[in-house]
Amino acid sequence: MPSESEPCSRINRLSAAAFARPKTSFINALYGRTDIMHWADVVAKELADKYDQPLIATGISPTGIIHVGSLREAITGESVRSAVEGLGKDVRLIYLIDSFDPLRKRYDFLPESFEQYVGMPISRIPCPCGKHMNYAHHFVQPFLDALESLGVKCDIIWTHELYDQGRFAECIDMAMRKRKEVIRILHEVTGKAGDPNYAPYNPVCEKCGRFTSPVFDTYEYPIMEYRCNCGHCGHADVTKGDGKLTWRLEWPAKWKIFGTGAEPFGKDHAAAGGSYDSGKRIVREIYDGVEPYPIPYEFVQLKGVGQMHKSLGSPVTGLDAINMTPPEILNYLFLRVNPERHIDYDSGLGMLDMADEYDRMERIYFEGGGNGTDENSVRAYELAQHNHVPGGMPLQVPYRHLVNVVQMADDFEGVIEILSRTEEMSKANEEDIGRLRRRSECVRYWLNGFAPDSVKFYIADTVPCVELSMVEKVYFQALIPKVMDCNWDADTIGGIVADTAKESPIGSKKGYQALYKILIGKTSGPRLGSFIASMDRNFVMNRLIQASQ
RNA sequence: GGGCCUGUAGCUCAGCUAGGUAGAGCAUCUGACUUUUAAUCAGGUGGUCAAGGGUUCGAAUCCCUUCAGGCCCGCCA
Repeated sequence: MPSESEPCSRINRLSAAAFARPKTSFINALYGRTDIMHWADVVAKELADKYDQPLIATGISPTGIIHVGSLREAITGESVRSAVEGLGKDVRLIYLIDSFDPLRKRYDFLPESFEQYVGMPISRIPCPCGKHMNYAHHFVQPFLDALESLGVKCDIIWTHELYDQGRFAECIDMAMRKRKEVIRILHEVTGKAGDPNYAPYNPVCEKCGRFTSPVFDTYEYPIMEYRCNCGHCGHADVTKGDGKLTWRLEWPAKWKIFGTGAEPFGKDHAAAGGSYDSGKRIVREIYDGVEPYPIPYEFVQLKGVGQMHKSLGSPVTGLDAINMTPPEILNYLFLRVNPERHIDYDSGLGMLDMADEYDRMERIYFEGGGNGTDENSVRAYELAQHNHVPGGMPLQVPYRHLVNVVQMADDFEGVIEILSRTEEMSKANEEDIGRLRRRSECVRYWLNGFAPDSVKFYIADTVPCVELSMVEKVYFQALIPKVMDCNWDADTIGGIVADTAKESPIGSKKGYQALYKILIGKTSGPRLGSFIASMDRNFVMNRLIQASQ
């Protein structure tokens, strides 16, 4: 067994005494399987065995802009929630918004006037845009929207309200009374010199509104005196929102208050001597509670940033990721690998691979045919639906194909129209259309900012600069009279193009390439019949005439 | 300085708990498909499992060392 100081080892080797993992053979026997379970099921099993009404906690500190990793945390929590739900348990996922955290500094994206708010709780700082209740609300709202679209089913809890309601009062009191012990624990866990003036609780100055330090000796529940740097002396009531616990003390206090059974958190907290280690001792020795099953996860890195953004020097933000990744695929992206594995979020061609893989898992789920190595991924697909797997095989439009179609159409109606030419769209139900619409929006966002040029095309105004052989010109000449007065529809054009190429010396394959060359300057492109049919006949005629000279 | 995670095919990753002939998908190549072309199907190529040592009849898997990448160590996930 690893030692207690390795909370970030593989989750299935976690050493927390209360969570000794059952033998896999036992789990497999239980499920009648011989393979290895998905990690979310492993955690779910632990929780279901230990709690009647398991509670999973997760959260965010919305002091600044959201990043992709925050989504990983939420999705990790939700996947465990739905896995526990699948075991028939009454399970709850709470989402704690750390709205009472102080603003640590004036970030670059904030106007200079926000300098005055540094050190104040973000629930009491005005909204930068004026449309939200406060600073915290402003930054967390897009994220809450994302949770909604990702299908994360959680109860939103604002930390500043918990303080207002006095929910932390008991823990604050215990932390203050056992302050010396707290300092000793922090010293032992972090290995750093104990600070005798360490304050587990910081009151908010009623005059300047900033967090400050308390006067220890005069503390008598529930009143704490403080002397603020601004010169003001006052009293804080720990049963009201007059101050907050420091992070190392606040986290375990939340475990105690909610009886948290499991919680995903970034590996920063999981480091030896980090806040999970100290929290584990504080919740037991100070608050008389129990620590949750830890689900440490690795960070998400960004990769393959599109050229357009790279040249502008702007990175992929969490909102970009939400906007360019269909929600079900983003869920899947985080569930297909173990939490301790870092993920390269690929905003380039990897996006297409991921979408294709998701669709493939969907087919295996409904139609079978997968092999052993797919099993974990199929379960990830299932979990990505949060227990709402479609009743039957949904309509699938290959993602790469959609990338072409979106570029040919002006809007979503156009996408449907183009797809209808080759796909029986009438059998699509409301959910199919909804998903298709969402995917089309994502594709468009992706094309606009992140897609590599190789997948983009546009119809050149004039003949592109390409070498044209005699054979190709002969082919164009043969096409001109046929295209001049034929029916202008995809099938007819497709037939003409194919037949003419076959009859001409150029042959089928080269014929297609020649046409793509003069239309979009590449040797491949969208399915040619419908592609040409979507253009104006005179335009096509002129192009052929010019190119054949 | 201390610690964690990762390293398996060109790419993304399974496989490691319980040692037993190296696996998928994508990409690539080949061949089919007489409405054919970025939407189908079949097959093939491709790995010194980061490197070295140890334990073992047998190691991608367990142990040790090294290298590389990422990250944490009183609040960025």
